[in-house]
Amino acid sequence: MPQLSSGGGDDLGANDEMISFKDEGDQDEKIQENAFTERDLADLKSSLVNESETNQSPNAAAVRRGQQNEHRGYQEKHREHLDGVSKHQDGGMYKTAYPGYPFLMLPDPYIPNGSMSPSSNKVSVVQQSHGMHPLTSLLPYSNDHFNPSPPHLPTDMSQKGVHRPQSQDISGFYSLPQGGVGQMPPSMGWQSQPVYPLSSCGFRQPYSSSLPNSSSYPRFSHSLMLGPGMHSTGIPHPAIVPPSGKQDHYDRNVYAKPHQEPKREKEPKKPVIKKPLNAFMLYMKEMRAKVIAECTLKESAAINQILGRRWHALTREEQAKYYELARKERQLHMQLYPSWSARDNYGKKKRRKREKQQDSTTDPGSPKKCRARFGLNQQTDWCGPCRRKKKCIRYLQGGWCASPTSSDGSAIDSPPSPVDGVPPQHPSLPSSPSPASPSHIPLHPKPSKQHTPRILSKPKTTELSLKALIESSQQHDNLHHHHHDCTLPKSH
DNA sequence: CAGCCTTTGAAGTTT
DNA sequence: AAACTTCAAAGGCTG
Repeated sequence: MPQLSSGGGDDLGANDEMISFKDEGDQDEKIQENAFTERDLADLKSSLVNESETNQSPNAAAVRRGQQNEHRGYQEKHREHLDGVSKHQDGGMYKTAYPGYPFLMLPDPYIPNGSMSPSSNKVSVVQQSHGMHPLTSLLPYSNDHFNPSPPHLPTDMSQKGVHRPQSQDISGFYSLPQGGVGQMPPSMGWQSQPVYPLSSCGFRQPYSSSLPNSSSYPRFSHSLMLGPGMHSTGIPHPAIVPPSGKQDHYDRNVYAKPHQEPKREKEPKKPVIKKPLNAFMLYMKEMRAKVIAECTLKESAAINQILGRRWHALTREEQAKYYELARKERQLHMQLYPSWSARDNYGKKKRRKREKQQDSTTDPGSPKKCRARFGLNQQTDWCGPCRRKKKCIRYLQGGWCASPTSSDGSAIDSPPSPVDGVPPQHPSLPSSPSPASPSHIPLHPKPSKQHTPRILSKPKTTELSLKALIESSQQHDNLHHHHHDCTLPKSH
């Protein structure tokens, strides 16, 4: 794995991540017996990024950026084209259900022996109706779609693309069956046993079972599957979703349900190309159902908290496979939508948070603002007792820089806390040491949205219900003597 | 019914 | 360049 040994020295700021990772108490043993070092994973992380960006011929990124100028127009065109295609190709094939192909085998040229580790490392990415996985979406791709190059792609796509053997067009790279999915062997078919079984993937079943009968899927009729989820090449892709709202809404209401003739016949909506999933998102997708089953939770917010903890509890190899998957996701996404930019989707979700933050006069803001507020020297003074110049840890906790110190070491009084003089606590930094899990306390918890100042005047009902759910989940766990980690960080 | 919650990571924008 | 913001998924919940 060239990335691991690249030694590029590019940490990509993984330090914070690694710190928090390292501080996961239940990781200690794993860390010791792990062949990877933290540095290794950091290198891997950075290399995963680097490869897709630097390894591609010079210009994948540049091309993408270069296209930004004309991007809007292009995208409009592109989407119009999609719409057109959709109209043309709407043979009614896709309308019943999303033509998802849940499993994809990922031979990995970047990993010794073609995999990150034994069988368990061969991750099959599952994508069901509400979000077919981009990689899985490759399954329906016939070679025609990529050879020599998709119509929408620059002819030199392969050159600007990933630095890989040229034979490594996507179909080859992902071991697509010759002749496309139409001739896909049963073993790779819908709901069939994936070639790369996941040792602990508990969600495949639920996801699969939740899918409509395979007979309703135009599994292999890719030429007829053009629609809102279709790429202009005719390649179905989960990243393309109609802009009619959330994807999940769309999936539930359109793809997942057998009857939407009326809706479907309405105005052809311009599909939205969604961001490729990152490693954690892939992990969540895979493990969600398992957590739901184990913890008898349904609320995603609670589940995500658990998953976040479990993510940190993963070994480096385990995480690495998701980073690798995510890297491939990005590569594929980039190949499919060379002109796409994450910016395209900016502003599509409205942010009330932004409004909240704007009127929050107690927000210490950036370390720079924080220092300014305390009259500290921007260059030489530390913001807060954390002694970090980059980011005040107290700010991360959502509070003020209590007792910031100036360069001469003198303490500076902090302004009043936003809420009753009590700065919000970082969930990972309990006010009193928890004897149960002191080692879980990260020295420098990774910045997280929840750490930003929040208006806590009154517990939200959602929080209450969340807590209730979590508690009931924990009770359930205790009751059944499960050893699943369904506990959540004590928050607020 | 849009948006929130909640997580991490990638990639965007702002300072 | 660092800091900050937005969006990916998910589904229950809220206003």
